[in-house]
Amino acid sequence: MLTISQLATYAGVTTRAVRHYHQIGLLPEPERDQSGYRSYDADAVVRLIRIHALADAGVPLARVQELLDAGPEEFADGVQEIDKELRGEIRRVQRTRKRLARLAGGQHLALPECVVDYLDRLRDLGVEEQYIELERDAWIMVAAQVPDAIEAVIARKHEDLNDPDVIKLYSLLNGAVEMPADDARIVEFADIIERLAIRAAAAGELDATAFDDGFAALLDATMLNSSPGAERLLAILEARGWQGWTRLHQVPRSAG
Amino acid sequence: MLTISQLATYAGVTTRAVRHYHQIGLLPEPERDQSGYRSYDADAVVRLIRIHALADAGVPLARVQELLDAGPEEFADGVQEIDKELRGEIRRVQRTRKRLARLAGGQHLALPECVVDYLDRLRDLGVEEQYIELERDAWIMVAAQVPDAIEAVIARKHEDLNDPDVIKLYSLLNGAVEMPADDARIVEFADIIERLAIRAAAAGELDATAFDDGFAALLDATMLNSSPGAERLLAILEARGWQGWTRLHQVPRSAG
DNA sequence: CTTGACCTTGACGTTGCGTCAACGCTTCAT
DNA sequence: ATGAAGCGTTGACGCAACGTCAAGGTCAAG
Repeated sequence: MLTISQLATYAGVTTRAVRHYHQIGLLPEPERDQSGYRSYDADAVVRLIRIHALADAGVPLARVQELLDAGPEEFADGVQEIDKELRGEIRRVQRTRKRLARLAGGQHLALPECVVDYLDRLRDLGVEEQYIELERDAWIMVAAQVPDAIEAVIARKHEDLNDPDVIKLYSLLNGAVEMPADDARIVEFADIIERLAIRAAAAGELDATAFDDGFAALLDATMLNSSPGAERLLAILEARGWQGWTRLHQVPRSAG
Repeated sequence: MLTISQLATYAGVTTRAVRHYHQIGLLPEPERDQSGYRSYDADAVVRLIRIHALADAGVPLARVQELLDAGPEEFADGVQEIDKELRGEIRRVQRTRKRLARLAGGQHLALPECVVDYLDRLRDLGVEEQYIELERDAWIMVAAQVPDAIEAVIARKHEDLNDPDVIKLYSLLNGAVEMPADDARIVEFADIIERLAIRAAAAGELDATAFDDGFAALLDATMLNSSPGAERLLAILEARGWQGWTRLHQVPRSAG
């Protein structure tokens, strides 16, 4: 007859695990010897090894209970199901690994590849790092918000970069983050942005991305906080009949 | 400014998770508005999305803390390490899947393939199911005890089955489990076993498998409990100068 | 003014044990 | 015989990462 620690080592588990299995009724309590010690036989070893095999596979103990006490068919079914879950688990971990791989190089945490590429293109255009970090943070939020649409959105952005006005805008951007509200260049920004917006409106490209209102407001607020000059820029645009930022649009001019 | 549930939905987590991250200091507590509500900005969204990305990869929150607050190199190193762990995890799950696959068909839980094959061979020899179950349970214990040696042990067993005496022994085995202690066939068993043991001793094959003493005793006890006739069989062998079962060996005959 | 949907803190539940604590039994060397 | 290991016993708290009430305060709408 075996003591609890002998039983445990033969089955490759700890004594604490054995007592836990007793507590939850997974392994029946054995007889005690005259001094109150639990006394096990080979059957207990076999059952414990079986429990360990299933638990080791990640099967919840409650389910181990069911499986071991069930008939062969239910057992086979249950094992099938567990196998399906394990396949899903592997796929999940592999997806995670891909995300981690993209992120291992730099600080591109939580950013899809296409966004990283886009930011690299901005960098190549000579845009300063400070501004790129702002864009990056915004894209992190956008990617989290509409993960399925992010590729399309970025593709549009790449197209936008074919426009000379856009290129010019970005080329003027150096120093923009620290730009004070009275900097003369802000009017220049407003001019370019207005031209772009008018062309976009003409092409009917205004509501391509369907963010919910709150999220658009969040992006707007982020832009506002990003630079001392931002508020001024928006004010200028508003004076010219524009509203918003993430969804920049013309306000119907009311009489008065 | 965002409420906690807006923050949470933008980052794809629950409000409970956000508060938990506050508790453990992973996400700084934001300002409160006049009514005591937490009020978040876009930075919180970005940090929370990052936290979620890592936590979702299975990174412990304590480690998420370190990573996010560390420099780019430590960050990259940490991510590398996590990736290594994930690779290990995938391998582990795949091994588990194989074990489960073997086990899905029947009740071969916790048995290596070779043992299953060996038991099938016994079945083919006409050995009754009742005895095979006894063997199976014993092999479960042996496989758990010496997982690396099990293949070799089974190989030896397969060789043993080339011996006509062994074949004969197994062919006589039907009904053996229920055999009463006074059954005449038990003497026959003892005869065959003794012949086999003598030949094995002559070939110097006695201590091929190195079980520890307690484990051998466990197997002996299991055999003893398996059948009413078992005790008689061992008694006969003992009377002829043999001892043990799992490690059957001759006792040096002392004078007297 | 009520209703419902938010927010707050506090605290217990979950899973599978690890890890003391405080005590009894056995055994071995002294 | 005695004391110190080294087993065993029960009981209870700890961990990770939140889920899920509970008991209230707040806010927007009808």
